[in-house]
Amino acid sequence: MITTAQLFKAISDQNRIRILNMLKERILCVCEIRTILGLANSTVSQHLRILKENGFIEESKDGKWVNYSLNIKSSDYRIIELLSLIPTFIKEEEEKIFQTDLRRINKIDRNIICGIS
Amino acid sequence: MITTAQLFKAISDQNRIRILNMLKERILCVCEIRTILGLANSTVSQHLRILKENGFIEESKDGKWVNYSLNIKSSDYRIIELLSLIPTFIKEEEEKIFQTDLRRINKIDRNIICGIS
DNA sequence: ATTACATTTCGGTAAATAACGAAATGGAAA
DNA sequence: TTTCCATTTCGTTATTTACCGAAATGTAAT
Repeated sequence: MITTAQLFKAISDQNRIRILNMLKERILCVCEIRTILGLANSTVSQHLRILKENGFIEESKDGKWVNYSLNIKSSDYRIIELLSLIPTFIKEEEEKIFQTDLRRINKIDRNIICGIS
Repeated sequence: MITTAQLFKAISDQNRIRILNMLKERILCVCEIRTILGLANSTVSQHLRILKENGFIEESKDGKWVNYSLNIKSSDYRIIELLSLIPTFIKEEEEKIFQTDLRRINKIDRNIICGIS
């Protein structure tokens, strides 16, 4: 059983919160997230592993792509609660970065972006 | 403004979750918490500083004692939400440690305990 | 089969965290 | 004012974290 403290630790990083915020908009692959966050592929992969291991997201492979999505069907009440809470918490923040992320997400195409930048 | 990630970081430690759980029962001083957690005074003081700086708890001095309590009057919606959520999350956990903490809290007297163990 | 490419794993590094004991602080009592 | 004592601050250490680039993995297309 994942402890409550551990659950909070999994979402105690700004980049992981941004990832969850973006995944609320739509399913994303590693390279799309990498493009928005400006991090190395390997770093994004690590963040996704942490979110997955703690039950916040799911992965589904589609050929060479790995698609990540929010685990909105989780049987863990705490996950459901936190996933629904985070968007309202973000709104409470003054930061514009989360809205910028969403705008950028809807403008990128993984087929163009990946492997280039 | 404290970011959402930062807020989660403040409660991403098992000992700080235990402190919040105990403070739900009643106001406590450093030495009482130290006794239950089995940590050094200075370590407990640090944990309390983090919880205070992030808005989860308040302190009020009473002579040589410093009393800590939950900041249930916070104007930050996120604090209110998290403080009410944590007890339900803990219940979801299998861990008995939180209930044991509460039982022990109600058996200790700061006047007897402090300075001895 | 070979190449191409998205992703993960590995090895390493710099910074952050949690812990301690010792020294400093500040209020209460002697 | 001197002493006592709860707490905080300081200095240090071991561990964890976030990050990167390079190498390994696995799938698709040539």
